[in-house]
Amino acid sequence: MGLAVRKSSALLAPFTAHLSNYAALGEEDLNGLGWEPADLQLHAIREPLLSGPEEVRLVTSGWAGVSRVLADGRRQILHVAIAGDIVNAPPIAEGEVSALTTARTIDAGPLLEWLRSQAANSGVVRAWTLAQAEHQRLLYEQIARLGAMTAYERAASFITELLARHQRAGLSDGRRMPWPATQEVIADVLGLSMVHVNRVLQQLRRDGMIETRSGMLIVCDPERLAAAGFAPA
Amino acid sequence: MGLAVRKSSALLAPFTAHLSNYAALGEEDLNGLGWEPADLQLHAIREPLLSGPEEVRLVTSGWAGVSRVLADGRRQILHVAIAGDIVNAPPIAEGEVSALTTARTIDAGPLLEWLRSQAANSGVVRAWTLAQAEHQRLLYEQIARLGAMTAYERAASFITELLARHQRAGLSDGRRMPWPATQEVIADVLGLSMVHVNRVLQQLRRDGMIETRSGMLIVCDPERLAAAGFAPA
DNA sequence: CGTATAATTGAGGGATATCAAAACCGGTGG
DNA sequence: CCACCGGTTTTGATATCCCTCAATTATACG
Repeated sequence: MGLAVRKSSALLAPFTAHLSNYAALGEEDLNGLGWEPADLQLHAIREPLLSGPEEVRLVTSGWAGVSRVLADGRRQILHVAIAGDIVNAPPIAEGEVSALTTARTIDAGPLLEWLRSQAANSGVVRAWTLAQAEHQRLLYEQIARLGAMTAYERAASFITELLARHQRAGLSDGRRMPWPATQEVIADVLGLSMVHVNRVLQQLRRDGMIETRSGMLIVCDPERLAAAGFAPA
Repeated sequence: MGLAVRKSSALLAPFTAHLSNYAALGEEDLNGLGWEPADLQLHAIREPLLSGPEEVRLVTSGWAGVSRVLADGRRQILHVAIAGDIVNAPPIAEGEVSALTTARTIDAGPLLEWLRSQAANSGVVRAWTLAQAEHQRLLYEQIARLGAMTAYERAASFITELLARHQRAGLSDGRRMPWPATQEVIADVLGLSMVHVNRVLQQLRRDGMIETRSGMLIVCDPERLAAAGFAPA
């Protein structure tokens, strides 16, 4: 059992780390989460993540995305899910959930089941509720980005947000984070063309804001990047 | 009591009509809603709608808006609330809830209180849950509009959405609806300049899609407008 | 009527898209 | 070890959608 538990913890670590930002998780909470991850899957890029409308999955590595594809092929990525995030079928017609990079997921059904069985005032449940509110905040933020910001500001804002999220999930020290996506994905997130994303990222590099190396992105000056992306203090 | 009840019903009608789209409301549900509207307020345009973070209000006429205002004054309206919608403080920094037109609201605290006291499997509660999901769908849709559509498509999409929402609230026959907003408001919703909104609306009129007269908007050909805005069938 | 607000029009510029090609890069087989 | 290969990044040139600025007309309201 020792090995199994250790493996399970590793897969769940981003999820529990994320939740622990919103409320203190009690001893019993953490024990409850020592559940055996089921149905570990490896998804190729662009592969649909969910096979049924009821399925829920927890991302353990890579990026998953909720997107809307218009009739003529234009794709808008509505939300990016990173390790520790749970994805489900969005309530939107013509919406789809797919792997934005090669990604790993596990079945989150039992996890949600267990969450629903917990007392409403327990630490995990309060944390989960706040995490939901945070998810809604991300959607609002995405609207503000696309509607009111320039390309440069959108990129700065998005990178700042992802950095904070990775840090909350215990996957960043506040300066470095995994960066598995192609510029085409970033383009579909930010509502820009691939070519323009390339130019904007170059500009951010020239401005000494970021560096990218071997699947990682380094934010040289988090403060300045946040300011460029209108991140509230 | 007769008068009071009649008055209350009128104010609550859009709300109950909206909910009844998602689940059949039982006899007891409707009785429960026969509650006396409190604290009816008239808001001038641009006036903040909420005085505290805990306040929740039900819009009974006009438009309310959740917006994010950037440091340099740019405003993005994240969500438009019409009659029958409940608004609360968004979980977003630098977010604000204000009247987009002159608007009337009542205190929705007692209403939500009452909702929470109802059985989880009752009609109203199921309807309310689905209404929440629908709200999230609207946010997704707004992201797709701003990120992937042209100005013309954004306008078509937004008008189509508002028409459907007014119809669900019992405030439209499927072709006509209240249209209280200035073009500046539309601009801040669609992420466009006021001037360009004007030109796009003119184009929609020239194309025989819409007409605007005395505070009402008439959609001449709902099908064609929906298609222009990529509304799923 | 006169005044303020909103809608409309025109001219010109800028941000971003599109198109096309070239350089790069990690893997794979000869 | 090298040549190739598909996918990704980068670059250049041109087009276009939409913005900004500024002025004019329409509309509502006292």
